Amino acid sequence: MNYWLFKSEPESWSWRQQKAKGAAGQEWDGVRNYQARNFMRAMKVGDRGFFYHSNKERAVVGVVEVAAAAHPDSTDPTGTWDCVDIVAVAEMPNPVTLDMVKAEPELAGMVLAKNSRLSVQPVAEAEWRKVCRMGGLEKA
DNA sequence: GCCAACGTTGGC
DNA sequence: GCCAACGTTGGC
Repeated sequence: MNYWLFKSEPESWSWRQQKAKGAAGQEWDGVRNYQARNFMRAMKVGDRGFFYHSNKERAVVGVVEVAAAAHPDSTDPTGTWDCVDIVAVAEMPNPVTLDMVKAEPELAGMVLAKNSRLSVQPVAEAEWRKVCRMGGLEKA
């Protein structure tokens, strides 16, 4: 199983909205970046991901699961872009902020800390476990 | 609100 | 194929 991070501006799509979707899942559409697209193409059903709020909040707020592998983005008429479907599976008891990530030496290698502009990113297993622990999730 | 970082576009 | 110009993202 692989781990990922999905970044969203809460103003356009928030964790609250994702949770409200429940098991119905949500197309992670609107991504227009080749690197991000390629990561989504590499995802498998059952992979886990962090749900990160960018801009004002800047924190990992929840955990999601990939519910459908990459398929054409229904909002893209050109057929260039793909997306996966995700469902909310757990909420961080304590959101892990970007500041916390940057202050933690074990997380110095996280893409989140190094490349702030990439909206879909891979997360190493050790990083995954560390962030879960910091957020108050024993396992996710 | 500003600006740095990054990706994309288009002229040559 | 290079690179300057431009647009966008997101942290500060």
